[in-house]
Amino acid sequence: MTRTKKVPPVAIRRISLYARQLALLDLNNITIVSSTELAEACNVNSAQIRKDFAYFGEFGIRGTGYYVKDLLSELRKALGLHKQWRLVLVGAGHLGTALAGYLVSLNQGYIFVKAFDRDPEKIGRYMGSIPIFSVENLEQETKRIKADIGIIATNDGTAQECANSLIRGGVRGILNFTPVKLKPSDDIQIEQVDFSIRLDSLCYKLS
Amino acid sequence: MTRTKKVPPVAIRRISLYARQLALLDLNNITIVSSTELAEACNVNSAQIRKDFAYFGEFGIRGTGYYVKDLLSELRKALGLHKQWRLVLVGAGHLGTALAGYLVSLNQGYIFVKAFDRDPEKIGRYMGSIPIFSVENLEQETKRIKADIGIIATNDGTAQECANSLIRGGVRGILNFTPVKLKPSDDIQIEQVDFSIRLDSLCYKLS
DNA sequence: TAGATTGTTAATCGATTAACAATC
DNA sequence: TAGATTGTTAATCGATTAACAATC
Repeated sequence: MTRTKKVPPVAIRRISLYARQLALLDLNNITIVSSTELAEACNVNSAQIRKDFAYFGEFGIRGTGYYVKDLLSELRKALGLHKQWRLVLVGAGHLGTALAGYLVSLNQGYIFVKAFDRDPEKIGRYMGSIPIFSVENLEQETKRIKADIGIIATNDGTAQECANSLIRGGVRGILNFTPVKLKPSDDIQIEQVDFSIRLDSLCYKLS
Repeated sequence: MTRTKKVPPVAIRRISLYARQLALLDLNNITIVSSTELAEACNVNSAQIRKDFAYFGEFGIRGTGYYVKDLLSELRKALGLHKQWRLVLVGAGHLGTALAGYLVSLNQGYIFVKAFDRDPEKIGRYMGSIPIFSVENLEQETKRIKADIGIIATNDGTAQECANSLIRGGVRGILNFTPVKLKPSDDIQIEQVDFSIRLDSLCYKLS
């Protein structure tokens, strides 16, 4: 993937959204879609869609539109989803269970290799097919299984310690579902998902 | 709250972030903070913080900074969090349980009044102190308890139907945790929280 | 007063979108 | 060719931030 211009983060998020809509269209055996139709489905401007695509190449046919399957495959490649990503889950509670279930069900390149928890009751058990280990072994196990990404879904305020272990264990990215703001670290990409901010925003709009 | 200029949605999200950091400072008995210090803690530019505040008023003391308690209270008022918000939860699975637990623990103005599920096993039970009802009664119960906001955390693809019931039941806002894109509706505010987009973004950055 | 930090302006930077030539 | 839709440009719009007067 050669990228000439820098792609804005918001464009990346939209491309992920387009990809999911395309997967839906494909499921319904729709073979061709125009930027206008896709824009409608995604609630965005059609010019924006075409511009977002243009960061990565020319995928359409003038006068016709886009082949759904081809476009989906190109966008997934653009996002790096053509590879398999090895994930570890830190925190095997309700949130972690929900996340793992959902992300695996997407059937994208995501595989959860191991889960970690501090609760002795859970250690040694499985969540679905994912074995649960002690969070004390997070660093060494992360290293051993060569995990790419760590997902933090703990609720005990230890997110920063978990992140440190993950980073020492060699992950290159962290998806953090706790409200703890992680210290930025060189060469480690961190994404923060924050529920309460979204609920607060909603309240603001209703006020 | 008189607002002269339109406040950009990104500013609102940051203000929610500031509020949470301030709550943390307050917990640590820190009474005064400067925009530079808060900026450091939130990973944003200090001028941006001051500009964000300016949408709502003048909360600081030149030469000194901001009183943590006062500022927090002002920001919470700006967001509309000084009122109590009555929430209903649709989907009492792992995700719903995690969300409800977390949002209640924040101890902001959020109260979960009722939860709904389609699973007969769950109906009639409680999640913590929140009673679980049949999703068939979603509309009427929402109406009866005068819920302000519905949180959708189902995983059976019925998000749009749930949203319809919520809207007919009189909620004014919906926080949607499913990947289903809800049809926009007049006078109803919808916020979409999308996990997989964030994970996809992370993969892109690692590629 | 001297030092510090706010509130605000103006400049910069970046993202969105209308419009249209290119082309299937 | 006629009709349609892409890819791209240029204009618009909005958000970020440096700089500094105001002021505690």
